[in-house]
Amino acid sequence: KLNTRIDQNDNYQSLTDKLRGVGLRATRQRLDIGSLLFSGKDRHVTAENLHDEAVASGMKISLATIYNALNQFTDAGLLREVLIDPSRTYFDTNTSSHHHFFNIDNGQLTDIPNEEINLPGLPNLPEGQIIDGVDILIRIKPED
Amino acid sequence: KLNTRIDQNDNYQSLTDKLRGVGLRATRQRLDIGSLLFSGKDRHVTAENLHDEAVASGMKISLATIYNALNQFTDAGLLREVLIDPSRTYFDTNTSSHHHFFNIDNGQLTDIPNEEINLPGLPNLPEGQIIDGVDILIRIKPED
DNA sequence: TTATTTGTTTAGAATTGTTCTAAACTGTTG
DNA sequence: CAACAGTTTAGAACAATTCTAAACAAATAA
Repeated sequence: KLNTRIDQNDNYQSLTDKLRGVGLRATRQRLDIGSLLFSGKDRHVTAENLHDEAVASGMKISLATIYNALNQFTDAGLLREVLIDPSRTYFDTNTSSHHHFFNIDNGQLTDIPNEEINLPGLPNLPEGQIIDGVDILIRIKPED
Repeated sequence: KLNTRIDQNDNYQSLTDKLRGVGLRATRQRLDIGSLLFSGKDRHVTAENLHDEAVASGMKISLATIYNALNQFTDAGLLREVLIDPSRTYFDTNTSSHHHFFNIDNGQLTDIPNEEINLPGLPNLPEGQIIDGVDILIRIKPED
């Protein structure tokens, strides 16, 4: 148990830097959440499912804090919001420009590798407006 | 007043057919809502703002009925849901394949004329999956 | 027609996802 | 290590949406 604690502190060093880098204090809760989110593979999470996962890993953290952290991380550019389902907010650890497949059959959300999609020819924008971002969501389902 | 009533009944004839055509009874409430939605120009509405508009036009209809109708119309293919804002559901009277500009500055949602966007080269789909639909949302904002 | 059936509307309660509040707590800085 | 400012939390509050079940209206049968 003591070992785990020490190892975890080690692992948290780079996270601490990451948080400080965006002007957030490296609190235990943010480090815990960060360890779930930023440990290599890209992830798509909701507040609820991240909280369940945290609790399941024995972390002591409230749902309100998860919401706070996800919003702060998003504001800081560490996460990005993805529009899929009007009833839930999804966050994506992959903040680079890319798009998604959403499997309407099982709710699975996956990245479309950037080189797999030819960005569409941009339409003429309304007068005086510029692009803030482009979201492409391809809804897929099982064949037949 | 009587004239208005008669005129309205006239106008509602094609709506009645439209509703019957998709297996829905042509109730007064559905006709009223339909008259706001399907009177020519394409529209983007939320339940709340459509209800306000109905009430402002003197229609007697509950918010629950607006929700029911919007969902039934959507299931029937008379409307289509648009993903813009995780906190609200938008419905679009233009059910043909097309995409949107969303002005993040003022919340304005507008169609991108279909011929204005070159559909992207489709990425390779996951094994055994087919496309259900493609949603492209271009977020725009005022220059500088 | 009228009577019967079945679908619809509604107010209000309930549910769900998310944000707020204010008190306790903890990083950080001097 | 004191003091401040930022953070966490439980629980209340909120907003969008759905549910419930009773009253009602459209379709259908007679």
